[in-house]
Amino acid sequence: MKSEPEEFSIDDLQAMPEQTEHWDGVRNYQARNMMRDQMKIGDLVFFYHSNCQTPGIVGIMKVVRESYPDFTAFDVNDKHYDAKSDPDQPRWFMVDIQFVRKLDRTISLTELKTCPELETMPLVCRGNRLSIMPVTQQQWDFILSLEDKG
DNA sequence: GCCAACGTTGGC
DNA sequence: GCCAACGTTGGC
Repeated sequence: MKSEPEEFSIDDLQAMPEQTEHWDGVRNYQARNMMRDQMKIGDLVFFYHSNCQTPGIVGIMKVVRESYPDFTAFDVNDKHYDAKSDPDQPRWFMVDIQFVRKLDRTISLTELKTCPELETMPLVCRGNRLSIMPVTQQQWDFILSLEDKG
């Protein structure tokens, strides 16, 4: 899952009560579907910092609540307000995630792009803008194996 | 700040 | 349903 650290970083997550926060503001159907249909309690997730000095994977978190309506879409004063999302027929959903740990180092996008093992990951594919994407078990294990290198 | 890539909107 | 215009994302 991607977030701009200036908006919400891994440190912000760690500082939350219970180290838990809802992942609001997703306004992309593919990403929504991922949260709504795939993400289950206990699933582990990489936290990716985007649009910053060193974009890359910075930590691990886990799903602690499965999808429910993203209430920020109903709030006209919220940055992520969407008039087309009705409380009776919500268009957008979110999950709650909890901090697990920070990686010992940031595994940068630049580094990820050099790994043949990861070339099928949406993240490193040209022009990808998905803010939430699946990671296979193999990719997960490989990425974690990078943590102790470099 | 630039701009390529992509999603969404809306006229037809 | 097509597609041009427009807005957003996000790496660089």
